[in-house]
Parts: sequence; C-alpha cells; structure tokens
Amino acid sequence: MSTQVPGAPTHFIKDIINEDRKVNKNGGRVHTRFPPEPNGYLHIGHAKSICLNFGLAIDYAGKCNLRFDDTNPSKEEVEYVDSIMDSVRWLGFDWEDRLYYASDYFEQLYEYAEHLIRNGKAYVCHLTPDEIREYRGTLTAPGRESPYRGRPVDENLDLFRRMRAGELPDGRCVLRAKIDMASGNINMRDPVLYRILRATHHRTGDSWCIYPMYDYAHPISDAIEGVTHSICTLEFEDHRPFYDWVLDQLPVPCHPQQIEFARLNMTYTVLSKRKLLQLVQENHVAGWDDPRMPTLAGMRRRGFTPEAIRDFCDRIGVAKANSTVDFALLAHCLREDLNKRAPRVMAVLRPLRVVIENYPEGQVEWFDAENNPEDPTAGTRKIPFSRVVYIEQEDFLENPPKKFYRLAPGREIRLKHAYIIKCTGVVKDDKGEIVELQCTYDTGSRGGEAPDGRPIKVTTHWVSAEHAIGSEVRLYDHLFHVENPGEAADFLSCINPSSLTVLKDCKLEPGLASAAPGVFFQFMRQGYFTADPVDSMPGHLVFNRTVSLKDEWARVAKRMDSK
RNA sequence: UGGGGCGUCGCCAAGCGGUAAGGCACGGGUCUUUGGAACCCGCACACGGUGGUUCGAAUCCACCCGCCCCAGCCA
Repeated sequence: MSTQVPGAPTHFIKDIINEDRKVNKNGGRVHTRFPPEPNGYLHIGHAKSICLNFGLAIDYAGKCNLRFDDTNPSKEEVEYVDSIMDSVRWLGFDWEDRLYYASDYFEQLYEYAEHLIRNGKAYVCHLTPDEIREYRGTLTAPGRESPYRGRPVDENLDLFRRMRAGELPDGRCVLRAKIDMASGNINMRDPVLYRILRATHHRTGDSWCIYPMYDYAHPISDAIEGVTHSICTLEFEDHRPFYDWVLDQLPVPCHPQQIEFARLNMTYTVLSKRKLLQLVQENHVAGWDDPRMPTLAGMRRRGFTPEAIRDFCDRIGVAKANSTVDFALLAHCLREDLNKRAPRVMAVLRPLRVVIENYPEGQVEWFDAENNPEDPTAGTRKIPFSRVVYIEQEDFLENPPKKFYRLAPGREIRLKHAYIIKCTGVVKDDKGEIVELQCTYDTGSRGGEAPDGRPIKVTTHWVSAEHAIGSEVRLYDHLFHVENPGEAADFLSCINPSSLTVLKDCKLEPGLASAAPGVFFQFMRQGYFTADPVDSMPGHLVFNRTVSLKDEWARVAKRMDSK
C-alpha cells in the first residue's frame, strides 16, 4: 500500500531525501520512525506524522519503526501504548518487527552519559530547579555558569553513580551537558540530561530512579535504530543543534538527520494533548473515543475510514509554514470515500406518519432497491411498502416557501423506488402540531415513474411503518463553535452546546436490524452512518452520523433566511 | 535588545530566474427516482512591503513589516 497516489505532490522532505540518495548518503537507505509519547491518545495531527513517516518508508522501500518515547514515567501509561498501537494499525500501517521503546535503551543511554562525563562533557549539578532557571539567563541575556560546572570527572562519575543507585532524593541534583551558558540558543545552555525521579515506569518498573530527558534520549535512540531521517515538528527546530551535539560527542553507530515540519491544526477543534486530556478528565466528552473527539479512536467510532484520513493527509501537504486546515477538507475526503462504497439505505430520523388512503389495507409490496448507484456490482435488495409509511418531518411544509420543492398540501413527491404520492390532508393534534398526513398514491406510478411522464421534482426516502425497526441515532456537530478554539482565552467556553443531538425514535428499513459496527451506510439524503461499536446491540440499535451529505436546500434556505 | 523559523487566492499548497499548478471552500450552469454523486464554467495582471541586480524576479541581493517557537529536573 502506498499513501502516494500517482501524481501526488512532492514536498521539501522528499526533496531532501532525493538529494541524499543522489549522493548515496546512508547508502541510499531511508529509515524513519514514529515516536509517540504514551501519555494520551493519538489524534488527527499524529495521523499526519504517521502517514508522513510510514509513507516515506513505503515510497522509498525503506523502513519505519514505531518507537515509544517513554522517558517520563510520571505521565505515561500502558493504556496509552495499547491505544496507540491499535490506532496506527487501524490507520493501515505496519511496523513489522520494529516495535521499540526508548526505555529499551536506558542502560545504553546511561553508559553514554558516563562517557560524556569521562570526556568532561557533562557534570552533576546541585542547583535547585529555581536556581537553574535563574542561572539560565533570559531570552536576551546570557546565562551564568553553575558553580558545580567545574567538578572533577571522578566526582561527577561518583555522584552520577550514586544518583542511579538511589542514594539521593528526587530532585536533589541533575546531570547536565557542559556546552555554552552564553549561547543565543537556550537549549545549549547546559541542558539537563538526567533527573532523579522515583516513579514506577510502565515497562522498567522500579529498576531506575533516574530518567533521561527527551533531548538526550531521542538522538541516541534514533542512532541505535539506524534511523536516517528523524522527522519531527517545528518546535524542535532549535533543539537540533543539541541533537547534533549529542551524536557528535558519542561513539554512536550513525548520525541521523533531524528534519522539522509544521504540525497540523484544524478548524473547529483542538489538537493539543493537554486540552484533549482536560476534555476527557473533566467529562466534557464521554472519553478519548467520544465520536466528537479528533482522536483516531473517536473518529474510528464515529465512522471515519482510514482511507479517507490517509487521503486527507496526502492532500494537506507537508511544509514549514504554520497552517490551519479547514475541517471541510476532511469532510470532503470522507464523503468521497464513502460515496463510492457505502450501501444506500432508507432511514427516517424524525418520522412523520403518512397514510395513503387509497392503498389497500393489509397489502404489502416488496420493491427492488438499488444498493449503490455508484457501484453496479453492489446489487439490489427488497424493501417493503404498505399503506402507512413514515417520511421525514422536514420533507413536508404546510406553507412552503419559494424553492421548497418537497411535499405540501396538494403537491406531489415520489417515494424512492415506490410510488408518487399526493398530499390531500393534514391531521393535527390539540396543540396544532402536525401528527399525520393524508395522501393518495398514483396507482400507475409503480416504481416511481409517472404514467403520463409528468416530471416529479423531488424524491424522498421513506420507511413502511409496519416493517420499520426502531433505532437511536446520534448526530454530531463540531465540538467547538468557533474556528480556532485553541486560540481562545478559555477554550472550554467555546464548546458547542449542541455538538451532540440524540434522536430516540428513528425508523429504519428492516434490513438494518443486523447492521454491525464497522459497516458504513449512506442513509439516503442524509449522510453516512455506522452502528456505534460501543452502545449498539441487537434490540437497541444506535447509529452514529459520520458526516452529513451536502445539503443544497439547507444552503438555499439559509440564504433566503438572511435576506 | 538574544536565538530559530515562516510569509503565494477565504483555507491548504506547487513553484527552485523565463513570464502564477492543483485541492478544499465559494459562485453559476447541465444532468439526476438521493436538492447526493457526476459533469461544465468562473475564481491571484499577482506572490508581506520597498528598493536593487537582470533582457526578464514569486524565484537572486538589501532593508523593512508581520506572524510562530524557545527561558520544564515535559515531550
């Protein structure tokens, strides 16, 4: 499988790789890695990185590793590593036998640290966190050297070994690189390499009480794995000098090249792990896999397809300019994918009872219905028709405005695959609410064609009342009602109060009774739906709306409204 | 007043000195037993700005402006 369709755009990272191959750098090899920290669920932003890293490996017949960056046990959990593996697999990528953890390298990382100490490139510093910050200087003022910077090698070695041995309390001291406290790049002002931290690690348990920092562990992990191109996001750009410094000091097997690209931002959502975690912990959503979440788990549950997400990632491109992609592009990719393969079915979400008064009581006809006009091989199915049917409430208006072509008193519409009906009466309850429509059908219009060839402007979906099965349907809208909630002072105040609409009394055509999660349908004229993998079960069906169909009438109505 | 990046259509994004791709969105139309899909047409004399180099610049140079990131013992 390739993520790159023929003619797919190239980008600056491919340009770099092409140049590298031209001069036979790395023997022409391409080896990347996707390095998530297991401290949250993967989201659509990670999908961009996954598609990039695994996609490059596929395009250049190289390899891509999955490596967990698990150097901070206080934030990391196995639940997250499991969900991450699940999501990467679901997206369609395979790390084969190359599943790694930075924690696999703790011993090697430790030995390299001693190597740095022996070469006078690292020292144990007893400054407190506050002092370290103060000594670091500011963005515009250089830092000052730590009073511990000149410690002899033997003392550093002894202290570092005692740190590992657990002889010192958490936070008592750290191991620091000895570089340049006056550097304009703050990352080069003697960055911390190791801290003392007594936390149980999800893989190494309590065997370590010192843990390496990301900046130190990452380049070495890349080198150990033979990675050629270490792709990360823009905010690490000024960490690159340190990445290179580490590799230059150590007898590592190779020196990977770090390349930075702009992370994905998308309208109407947040893609920061901190904010997503907050949404989950404070119960603003029902969990990491809430269908409104931009997590891969949530999108999967909602009915997004991996194919659509990969297509989206191909289309957004890879560059260095910060950007916010329109959610509409993702929706477009979904519709395009689902349109080709989702079987059409009829489901009435907000039922309006229609009695066809000239249709014989007790009679049932079974019509052939095409499963997918986009796919002739999809075949047909039988659907039952009878005297009482449900149509969508919004398909009838007692006083239709201009350009509303659907049913109204005295008007005709076609019931898809069945008959042309005409509205002859409206039944209301005490409160004046419409509860039922009286109609007649054109007896000569079996299948939907008018005997005299008169044009019927609108065809609607419907369900036979006697045969319909009940279902709950959940409609989703953007979780946030503003385009850039991440930039708001309080993103929680931007939560869309109607991001979820639950409809309890929907009527589905009978064939849907056995619909399994993971199977996508187009509910005709409404959108794409799939059974909720968590809550749907025989006898209590629950469908999620993945994405609506485009709605020309809604657009027209809105335009008329604003006039 | 430090360091590192980035600025091409409403949103993405090609372009790598030879006279502005493509997608989404948007607008108009054809067709239609989904107001879906499909198809057709339109949509930057202009590339943050100003100078300069050149026969020729979005592409090279200079200066200016704007935006993003960095002062975790997070990643």
